[in-house]
Amino acid sequence: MSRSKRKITINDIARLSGVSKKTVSRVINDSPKVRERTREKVMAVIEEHGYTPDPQARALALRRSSLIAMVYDNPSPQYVVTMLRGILDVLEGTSFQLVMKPVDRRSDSYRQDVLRFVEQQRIFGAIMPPSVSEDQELIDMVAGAGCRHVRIASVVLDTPENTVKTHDSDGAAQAARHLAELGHRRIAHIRGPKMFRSSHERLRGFKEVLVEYGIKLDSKLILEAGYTFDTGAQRATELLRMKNPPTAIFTGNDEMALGVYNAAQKAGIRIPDDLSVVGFDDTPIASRIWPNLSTVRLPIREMGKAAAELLIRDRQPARSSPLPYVSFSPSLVVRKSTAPPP
Amino acid sequence: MSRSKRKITINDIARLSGVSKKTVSRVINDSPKVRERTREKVMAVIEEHGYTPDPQARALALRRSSLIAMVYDNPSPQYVVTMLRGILDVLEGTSFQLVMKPVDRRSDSYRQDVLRFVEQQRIFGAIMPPSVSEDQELIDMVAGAGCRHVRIASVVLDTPENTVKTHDSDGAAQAARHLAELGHRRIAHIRGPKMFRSSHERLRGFKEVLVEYGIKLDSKLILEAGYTFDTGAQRATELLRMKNPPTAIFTGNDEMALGVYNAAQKAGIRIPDDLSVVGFDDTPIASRIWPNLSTVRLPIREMGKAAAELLIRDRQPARSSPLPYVSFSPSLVVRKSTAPPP
DNA sequence: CTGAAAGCGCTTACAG
DNA sequence: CTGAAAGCGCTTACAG
Repeated sequence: MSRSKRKITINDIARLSGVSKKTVSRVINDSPKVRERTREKVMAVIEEHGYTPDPQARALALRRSSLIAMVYDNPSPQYVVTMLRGILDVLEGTSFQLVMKPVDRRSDSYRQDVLRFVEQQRIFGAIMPPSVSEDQELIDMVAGAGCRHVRIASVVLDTPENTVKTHDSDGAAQAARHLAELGHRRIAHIRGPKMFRSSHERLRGFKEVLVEYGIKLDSKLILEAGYTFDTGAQRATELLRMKNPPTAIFTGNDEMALGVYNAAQKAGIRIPDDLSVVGFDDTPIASRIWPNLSTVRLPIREMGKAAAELLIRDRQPARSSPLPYVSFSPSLVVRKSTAPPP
Repeated sequence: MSRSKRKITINDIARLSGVSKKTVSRVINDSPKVRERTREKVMAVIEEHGYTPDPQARALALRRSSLIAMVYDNPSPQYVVTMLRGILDVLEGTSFQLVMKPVDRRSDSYRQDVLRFVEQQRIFGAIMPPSVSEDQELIDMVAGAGCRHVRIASVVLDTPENTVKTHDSDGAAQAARHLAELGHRRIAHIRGPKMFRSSHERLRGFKEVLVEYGIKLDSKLILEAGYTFDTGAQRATELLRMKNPPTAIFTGNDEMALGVYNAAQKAGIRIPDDLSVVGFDDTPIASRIWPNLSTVRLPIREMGKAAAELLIRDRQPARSSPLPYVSFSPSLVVRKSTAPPP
């Protein structure tokens, strides 16, 4: 069995290629200080025997593992799994592995938990999607422990090498513009909780379009909800009961859009005939529900890839050209939930 | 910063408690061969200093990491994330960490990939949900590499210590019984692909209930689809076009049930008035779509916990009492998609 | 550009 | 029940 046949080590490679293990180590670690001929000779032996350095031994010597953590509190399974795939797309073939660390920001001990986790496992780096990425105190603790990080966020909170930015306001603007183009003038927005930066950004993009189309802002048409199905349904019910109800609703995420569907259903209001709806996220439900939901999509998998690449790339203090910010724009997916106003 | 204050090691604990490091090691590893007084003394020092053994160093010495892998090809994000939570529920507080290994069973190299992953990282154990759990060849390779495993499956494929069993047939029976009790006699079943064991089990439970209620089996009412939305919609369309169409459809999973919704919608057939539908899985969509889908729910999170517990428990060859199989039964969630036949 | 020695923080036979 | 020594497979100053 495989475990009984002794694993090949750096010593074997050193002996076989007639150099010291230190030189093999240098080759493995891409040290510039090794003669080209020597490097080639060692590489040949390494490849011939399919040698890969033992991650545990390296971790012990380097005092840092090859573990990348995804620290998240995002409640959407779709988001989590898609980002995970993106991260793994780039970790594949490297010696890095992905460990999952779901957290609950409402817990008092969560920062301590993460810190202990990062220290004990000597995590190489952490990737944080929203809303964990917005917790400056946590980031400071993690960085203080010598662990790298990359934050995915809708606003710039960090240096370029630690940031993947998403243009949420642009996505919201696309949604609002689509509605305005269809002729809607009374457009409501059910926004997410104020504690999430994304909800501000999406509101901001929405408002910009109103200005763009000369639509007067009616503050009664902007309601806050909790990014959940139930709160979305609640706010929608309120909107639909107004004496002068909106002809279109843009919600801060798909979950709330589904709540709008539910409220409309109960009120006997047809989508899109009587009411247009646009969501945000493009969750799987969007293309399953009837009528199919028009929504805004962020390239989650690509964002995961970008985050992983930033995290594991060489970080030379002597970088000459400053790194630009990596950013992603959402795209509007027009389906069947939008139509001209009645 | 934390990383600069030297981490406390086994040597510190040994010195502080006046014993050798070997004895500390014994205490850490729950060796029986240490005097009670000595153990207490050492434990006190350990707790006082919040010492935890370095996972990397242990891994190197033991030639095995404290990494648990979840190897999966299940396409449902909900399933994956929920099981992940269950696994983490029991890993929390231990030194084990969870690494994710999504695979594609259709790839030729996937078994080799997993094997290399398991060997290189010296994975402690792997948890495999369906359908990966049904791949005997993969399991043999993983076991041959000295890596433990626990399979989650709808049929018994392994010993009790390696198995978490689900009673899929029972869940299907509950669904069919619910329909029969409502008065349905022409009940169709859209089953999943033959290559999945679960699809056989669910079909089996379905058939048992027909016998139980003296309903003659009409083979034209049992169709195979691909566990997907589109194939479900396709089969449903065929069923609804029959001269004597079914009054109820039980599908092998929720995705296909949503396909049925879609087909019914297009055919102008109302759910549940004209057609009752029951799914399987209780995905988030089930309680978002209108009418809310009646479906069968497996306790995924509990299953994940059970799998993790089996995996990390002591495995004494000298076990006296044989371990019983750990198994889980699904429960029917009755919502709004079922009613008496028209 | 290359090597001998020491060290990372644990565990494992082997003695006693 | 307890300890001294060697080893797991790497990397890191330090020399040369």
